[in-house]
Amino acid sequence: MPADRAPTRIQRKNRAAILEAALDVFSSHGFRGSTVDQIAKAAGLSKPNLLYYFPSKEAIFNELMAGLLDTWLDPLRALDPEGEPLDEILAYVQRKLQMSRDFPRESRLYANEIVQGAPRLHDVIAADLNVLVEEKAQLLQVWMDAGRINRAHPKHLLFSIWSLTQHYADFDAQVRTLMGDEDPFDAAPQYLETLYRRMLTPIS
Amino acid sequence: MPADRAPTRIQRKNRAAILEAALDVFSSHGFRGSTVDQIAKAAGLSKPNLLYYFPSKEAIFNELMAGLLDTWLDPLRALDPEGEPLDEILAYVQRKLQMSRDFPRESRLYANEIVQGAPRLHDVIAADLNVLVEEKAQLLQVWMDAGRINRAHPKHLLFSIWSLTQHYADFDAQVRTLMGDEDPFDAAPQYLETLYRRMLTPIS
DNA sequence: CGTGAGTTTGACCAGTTGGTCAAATCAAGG
DNA sequence: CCTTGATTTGACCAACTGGTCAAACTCACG
Repeated sequence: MPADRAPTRIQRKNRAAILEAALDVFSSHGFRGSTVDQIAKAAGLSKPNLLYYFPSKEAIFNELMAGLLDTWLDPLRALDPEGEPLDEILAYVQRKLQMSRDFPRESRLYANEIVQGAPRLHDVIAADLNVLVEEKAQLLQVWMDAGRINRAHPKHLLFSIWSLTQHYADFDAQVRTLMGDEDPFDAAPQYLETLYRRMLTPIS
Repeated sequence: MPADRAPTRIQRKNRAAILEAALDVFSSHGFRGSTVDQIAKAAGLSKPNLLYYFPSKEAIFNELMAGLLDTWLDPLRALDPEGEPLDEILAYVQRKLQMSRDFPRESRLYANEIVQGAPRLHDVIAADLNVLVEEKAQLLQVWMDAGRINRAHPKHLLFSIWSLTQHYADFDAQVRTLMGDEDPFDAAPQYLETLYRRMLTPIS
């Protein structure tokens, strides 16, 4: 285990390689389905060498998750109370969709955990996420009360955005099989834009 | 292994108990994360006894999946070309939502597999599901061309319905945490009805 | 109540897995 | 070049896992 000092060049490189490899392996086999050996090999290290940098399989997972969750919620944090409501929401949808395209492994890693009841995530969800969701749901409610977007259950609206955008990452295997040659991400932005525009444009 | 004759009373009872237990265990830990012992205990049997009824862990899983997929696609099959397009689609959405409420474990089992790249499902998806989706996507296209519902990418429309409805089962842990006391299924039907009505009602 | 098929189990096995450890190797500053 | 701390590794361990097997038990039926 590296000492408490500033990390050496090698430490930085190897820890990064391990986390990258772990993302790959964990996101495609889940926590239980992944082995330390798999991760080590993917990172180009031997198993004991990997365990020299991280004390345990779970430590790798936790560090990965902690780093992930922060960036995962950034798009929602960026929802601006001062902006034009419909534009803000549509932009949020596109940002989220973009993340599914650019970081599908992160999305699947998160999905894997939640589907299995979030045994290693309950605390974080109950704390950080809950606060953020309450805040943004209230913002949506204010916009609706002011007649600037159509009425809809604010939390269900947020759920639907997560669901629709992450679907393209989480169910990638299914989506690609059914779309054949067509790239799902060609039509998805247009489809979601239309959906939420029709859904939310105020009917005077 | 029971002989090839008609199953005895005990065989029927135990095989059913095993499949029920397996659904529970597989859906909350995934295939790799589940152990035969867990399933056996949940079914009230010893491990060797369980393996007397099924030749292997994978055999249990396969039988479970085969039985599941059929009923899973029934709601889509029921989409009636002769019906009123908007009503048909809205009814499909509600049927699918109902399944998420009544059979969340089945939904999660399926989700678990797809998220991990569907290693044990590729064939089925490529065959049965693909045919059904092509057929129904074409039906949607006909309805759109006739101006009976708004235009939208037919396959993305189907994906969105799956995504939004299954979300309540697959991400149950997250949804319930964020909804607090409120039952997600109270407002979900209304929310989805509104969403698809606004989205699809033809703008003359 | 006896008997043969159907059912159950304890003991066991080989392969895998997370993790340890002492010894070997390497890298950088003096 | 040599020392010292950082890095790497082969050998190893205990726990777990999927699966086997022969022996024991139970049940329905004549």
